[in-house]
Amino acid sequence: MHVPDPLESLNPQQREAATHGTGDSAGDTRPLLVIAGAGSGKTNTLAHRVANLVRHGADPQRMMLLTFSRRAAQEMERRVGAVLQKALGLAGTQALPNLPWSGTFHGIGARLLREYAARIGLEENFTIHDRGDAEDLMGMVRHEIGLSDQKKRFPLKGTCLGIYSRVLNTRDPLGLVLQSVYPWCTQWEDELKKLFGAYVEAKQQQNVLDYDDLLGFWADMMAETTLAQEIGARFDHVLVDEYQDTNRLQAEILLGLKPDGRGVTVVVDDAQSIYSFRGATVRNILDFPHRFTQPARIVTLERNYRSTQPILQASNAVIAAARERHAKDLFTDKASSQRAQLVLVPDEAQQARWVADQVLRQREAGAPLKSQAVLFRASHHSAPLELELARRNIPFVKFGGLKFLEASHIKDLMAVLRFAQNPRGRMAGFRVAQLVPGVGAATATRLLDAMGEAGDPHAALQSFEPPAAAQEGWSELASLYAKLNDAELAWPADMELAKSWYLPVLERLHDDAQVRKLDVEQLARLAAGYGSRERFLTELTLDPPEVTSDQSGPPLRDEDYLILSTIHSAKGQEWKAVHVLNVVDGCIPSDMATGTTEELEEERRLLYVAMTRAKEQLHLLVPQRFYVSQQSGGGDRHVYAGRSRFIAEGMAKHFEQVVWPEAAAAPSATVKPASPVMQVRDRARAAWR
DNA sequence: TTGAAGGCTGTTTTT
DNA sequence: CAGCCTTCAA
Repeated sequence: MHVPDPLESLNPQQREAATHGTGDSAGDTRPLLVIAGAGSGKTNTLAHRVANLVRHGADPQRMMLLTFSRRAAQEMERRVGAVLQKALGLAGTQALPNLPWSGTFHGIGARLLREYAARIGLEENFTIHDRGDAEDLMGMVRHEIGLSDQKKRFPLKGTCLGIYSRVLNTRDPLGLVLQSVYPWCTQWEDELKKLFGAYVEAKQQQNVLDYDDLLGFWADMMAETTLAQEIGARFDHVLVDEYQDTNRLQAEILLGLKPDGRGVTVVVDDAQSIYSFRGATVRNILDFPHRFTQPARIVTLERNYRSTQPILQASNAVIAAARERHAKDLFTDKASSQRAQLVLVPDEAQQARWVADQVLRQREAGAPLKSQAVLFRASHHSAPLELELARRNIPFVKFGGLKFLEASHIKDLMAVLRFAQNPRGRMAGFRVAQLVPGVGAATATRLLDAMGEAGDPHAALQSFEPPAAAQEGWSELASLYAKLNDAELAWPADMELAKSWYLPVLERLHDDAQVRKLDVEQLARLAAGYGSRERFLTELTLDPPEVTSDQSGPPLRDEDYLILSTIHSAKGQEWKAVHVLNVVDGCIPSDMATGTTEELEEERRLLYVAMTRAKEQLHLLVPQRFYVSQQSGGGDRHVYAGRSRFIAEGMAKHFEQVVWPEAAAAPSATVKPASPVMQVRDRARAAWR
């Protein structure tokens, strides 16, 4: 059978990257650095590289594909699958060779740590704290060592965790981190050191790992030569997408896996580096060419396949003002007469109306809702738009922002299962115990202490004596755990047990139990898709369902819906039409991030990422007034916002200026605005809604 | 000791 | 405006 050569669809540079080390360049074992601009087909090139390696005999079981974010990992897996299918000439029904070692650094780290647990002094049944659990534990330790009642206010638990995490991920000393990122906390250095020591102690006693441990312990493991060699030898190829988002720890892991750089491929776009707040560092890119025992081969992809010429020019203009970057001149031959639009609207409410109008208009013109997206800097920026969309019955799905797993009822149910998995995990136990009526913090602590001291924590739970008032509820909980600990129990029966115990609790605790119940059912359905309780807990913590389900529930698969996304979550995606909300100083750049030049530069790249998501139409919205929240009685105090500083005066030629509504175009003291001051009819209608 | 009620603070992006 | 802490009644 003739199999079409999939490489034919690639341009010369892409083909160079895809075939490095095979065919003509067989024997070239240098690591490969692909510098790729936005929309230059980098994930596609990576996918072709994987397919090409497989065609040349590489074993997919011995390939590691890593990315920073979950969404990028999924996208990569999907694309690799599609290319492989074509490349290997498989029919649609034939199973693809799967890539078991493809995922995020954190996900793969968790797997390796569990596998090697016994050899590095971990217990194999460890559970993983998500951000919320980690913060709560930090808060608890903070309280226990008496830092919560200082005369001067001590940093909040979230801030403490942020500092701790940054120290770990950057490997910078605490003092330096405080000085450069948390200057208002420098006076607490000694206390923080003590706190972090106690926090680490608590994690170990409880047999839990947090996100940072997944990277940190993995990096430690790779620093141990014997283990590093053993693990490195299991993989012939290690490919990393979005390398610009990796931090120091991740670079160490990569170096430990493949010290000579043989089989290493990384793909980067420094102009899209937007995670330095998490410790991502450009040093990784700068150092890469000479980090390994042999220098890297560098391939640059500059041809853009995504956007039209005018959109690309506008984006290039924005990033050209950046302080320092690998100069890349992106070019395209997709001509268009339509420039990017800069849309001036009076305020956020009008912005929402304009976007909704525009979205519907483009749908009429043949662009399905799914091919359009609305992007914004911070999750809450979309609130007025969400209202407007709901009002007009326009279905949408929102990415980023509040997660399914952060809802308290979901946390409760997860805690029930996590406590069964790891009875020494106090955060889970503390939460579960207090769900029993009559049990509060004091009783819960007494329980956990008893379990901690006992040789058999489970027996201690069964024999625990609760206060008289809690007796009845307690025996139900105890019998639940007796069942959950039955070795015969086969997942997902655990979930059914937990759910039937929890539903009455939900009724008692929440007025809106009906809505929350839907989420609980949803979680229970999800459970069936995982092989075991451990896998379910691990993977859900590392890979939470990203979409926030509205009360109406997630839209059906075949239904059309608009995409709402934070810019961070939009990375790697593309849409025909893109609307960027609040392109205003204070939003982009966020007023939280104007402190240092580095922060400001990152905000600029963020806007660049947003703009380069657009294929054909790009609209940047600039609301001029922001109403000050927290005023009573519908006051109208407001502030005027200026267009984002990243769209400088000289860039005007790249944009078509639109002022809406038109009547407001020439605000003048003598001319009364033609737009109505209020809509009495809206009010009249609203009164009955 | 629990659990409800009232006051104060801080407010981004992701694993 | 939500989440956290303190206060207070039962």
